[in-house]
This record gives sequence, C-alpha cells and structure tokens, in this order.
Amino acid sequence: MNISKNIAGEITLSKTPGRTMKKWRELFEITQSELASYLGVSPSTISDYESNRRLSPGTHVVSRFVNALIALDQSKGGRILSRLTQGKLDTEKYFTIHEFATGLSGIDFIKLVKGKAVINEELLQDRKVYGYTLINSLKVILDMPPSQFLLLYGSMNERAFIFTEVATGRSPLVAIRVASLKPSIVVLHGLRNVDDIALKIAEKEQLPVITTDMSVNKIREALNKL
Amino acid sequence: MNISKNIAGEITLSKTPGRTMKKWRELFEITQSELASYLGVSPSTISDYESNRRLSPGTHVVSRFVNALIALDQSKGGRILSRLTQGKLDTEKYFTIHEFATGLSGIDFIKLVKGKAVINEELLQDRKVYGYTLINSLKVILDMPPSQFLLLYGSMNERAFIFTEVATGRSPLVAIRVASLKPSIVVLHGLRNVDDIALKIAEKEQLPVITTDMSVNKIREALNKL
DNA sequence: CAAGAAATTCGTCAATTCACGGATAATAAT
DNA sequence: ATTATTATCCGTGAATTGACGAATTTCTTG
Repeated sequence: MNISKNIAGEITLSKTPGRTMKKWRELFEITQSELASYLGVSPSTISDYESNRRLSPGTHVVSRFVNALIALDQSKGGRILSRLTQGKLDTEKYFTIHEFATGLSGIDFIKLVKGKAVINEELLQDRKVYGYTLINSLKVILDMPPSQFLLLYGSMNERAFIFTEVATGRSPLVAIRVASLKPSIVVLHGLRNVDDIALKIAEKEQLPVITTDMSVNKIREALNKL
Repeated sequence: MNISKNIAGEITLSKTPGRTMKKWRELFEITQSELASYLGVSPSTISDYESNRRLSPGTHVVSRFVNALIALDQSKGGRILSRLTQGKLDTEKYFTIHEFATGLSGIDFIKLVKGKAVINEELLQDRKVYGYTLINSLKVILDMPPSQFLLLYGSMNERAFIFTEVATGRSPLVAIRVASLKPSIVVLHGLRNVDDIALKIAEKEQLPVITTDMSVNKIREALNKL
C-alpha cells in the first residue's frame, strides 16, 4: 500500500496542503523544530507551510517532507509507521474502512444511505466524500486501545464517519471534538433524537450530521458498490 | 485504494515529476491538447511540465492534473479508470504485485533474493526498489489479455520485475522493451544462461538483470516480510 | 505562575514557477 | 508527399515559492 505514496498523495490533493502536512507531522509525533533541523531549514519555514502561507508547495518540498517523517520515525524505532501499516485484522472489531473509487458529493451520499440531515444540511452541497469509516461506537469507546486511534484518523480525511449503536450521539461527537478528527460528514445510526451537546459541537465544527435507520448491512451494500 | 491519491503520490515522490505526469497522461490515452483545453492552459504549458522544465511543480498543478485525467476519462466512459481499479482477482493468474513499506537499495534486494547479477551490476547501487511484481512469463505472454498490461505498468515504477518460468530471458526483456515498462531491476528465475539479445536490450535500457535459483515461495517469503 | 519549549506571524529577497505564444520538430493520416 | 495533429523548445514577465530571522504568542510542565 506504500504509506509514503499515500501521504504524499493526500497532501497533494488537499485543498490546504499545509494543514494536511501538519496533520501528518503531528500524527508522527514530531515537532516542527525536529523536522526543521532534519531538513536543514528553520522552524518558521515549517510553520509557514503548515499555515498554508504557501498555497501550492512544490513536489520536492512535499517529497522531502514525507520522507523526513518516515526517516525520523524510523530513527526512533519506527513506532508510528508500524502502527500505521499493521494488521487491519486487529482493528476490524472496532471499525472498518472503505474507500470509494471516486469522490461523492454530500448530496449523493445522503441519498444512498437514506439519511435525514439533523444539522448543517446546507453544508452537504460542497462536501466531498472519498470513503467511509464504519465505527462501532460502544466498542470504540469502551475497549479500543488508544494506539488504534491513529488508524481511525489516518487516510484521507474527507470521509464519512458512520457511528453504529448510537444512543444519543453525544459520545461520538465528543470523540470527534477531542481527538480532532475531521470527517466531512457524520452519520448516526439507529437513534431517536439527537442530544443537545452533540448538536452544539456539530455547529462549532461546521459538521453536517445525518441520521439513518437503514440497516448496517444495507448501508455497506449500498456504499461498497462504488 | 483511491487511485487519484495514488497517482498524485507517485508524481509527488518522483524525482522527475514531469516524466511521471507524462506517463500517466499517456496511460489514460489523453493528448496534451485535450488536457490543456480541459485545464484552460496552452499545450506548451503541459509539455513544459512533462519535460521537467519545472523541477518541482506545485501541489495545485499536480492536483488539477490528476483530477483532469480522471474527469476526462469519465467523460469518455471511464474505460481506463475501470481497468485500473478492476478486479485484482483476474490478474492474479498472471502476476502478483507487492509493495514494500519502505524503499530498498538494489544491493539489499539482490542479497534478499540470493541473486547473481548478469549485467549492469554497477547500477544496483543507486537503484531504489519500492515493491516487486512477480510475473509468470509464460502465462503473460501466452494468454494475458492486453488490457491487463496497464496494471502491470501501473503503480510506482521503481520496482523489481521478477519473471518466473523463464527459458532464456529473451521474451521478458523484449516485453519490457516494447511495452516500455521501466522497472528498476529485472530478476529472471530458474534459467541456465541468458540469451544474447536479452543482454543487448538490458544494456540499451540501462537495466540491471539478475538471476536466482531460490524457489518462488522462498522469494515471496523473504520479500513480503518487509 | 514562571520558565522553557513549541509554534506562529511577518517583512524581505533571491530563485522558481506558471503561463503565454511563437517557432520547430516529430508523428500520424490522406 | 503533404497536410493535420501532436509534441517540443524557448524567451519572457508577472506571480509565487522557498527560506531566513527576529518578534510574538501559545503550550507544557516543573
């Protein structure tokens, strides 16, 4: 799957390459100064990129950046990298990830899962979705080892998070908030009405939230054929 | 697997982003002018990129480029895209693809497969290998549908091609020549001595060729743990 | 809360990109 | 052989990147 290619690709396709670079640097738990000294540039240079001061950094910059992350991680034992590439099997208990071959608009997406928007419906129009992550809320919160969070977070962030076994929707939104996950759409599965705090968070984060009653298997079926 | 991310990543990590862009444009069977008019730029602009006049094109350029390829293909029925994303299962009869998590030098690679260089040994030093493609020569030549060739070619080109069931090595090298595949190393498996024509081609293409007697399964084992 | 560490902001400037258009070269097709 | 089509090469100028360093601001953590 070649993780570097994947990261480079995500940065390159991102509308804000800098933010995406930042996300990955943080994921690798590397500080700006560490990275800067490895690359032989000043920390402010890194910061400038990460704040999107350069709107379209060159391939060489991105390439060196990605290689640096991996090299630095390796030099510390390769902890993060091995987590990122490690067994899907482990995680399947908690969530499954699927990527579409092609991008999807929020509008198309909501139709496919027969969803109903509960907040920020207007944002659906210009949200793009490149895949979904199906998350068993209870299991994730109760007994997923925190190291696995990386995998939830990883990959393209323009995706839909589908939470199953949801009671009020509060914990999922809180999780999104504190882990600063940034899906483009949140789907809550099988609940009556949505918690107040949850809505407040959605508003703050500018996140469209939709609910659906469609069975989990049906959802998978509908989405996996893309 | 998100093909656009993959393509974007390959371009970005490439030492010659332009060449790689060109490779993909040609793979999509799109002309420079077609692409140029879709992007609203002049054809010479495209050519300049493809000739690496810009050593480090910005992410926006690459991003628009990749999206254009896919959009243009879609508008013509999505032929290429569907080939690229279509069933791995189909192709497994002919070849299997594996990507390493990390890059490998030619030197390390030859050790791993217990290989012996038959030509261009000196080039091994600065070749990088990011994965391998294990190819059943006979089957590929005898009965692989040509549409599948794309898949052989696709993905990162800095990889090792391992041909099994090789008699003299001539056909594999000829195939490389005519399909203008550009692996960084060629491995011929289970043959006595290498055909003359094969060597000539290798020389022309500046391609290190090595042979090995290690069993196919052992090879896989050794390489897949990376 | 104080002191360090980490990150941000910003003015500056040389080096590059980006894109154009015109001139040429190389490949098909008629 | 001749005309399209496709691709290359190159000079040019405005816009942007890439990088610095100094000045601040925001986090941590003793």
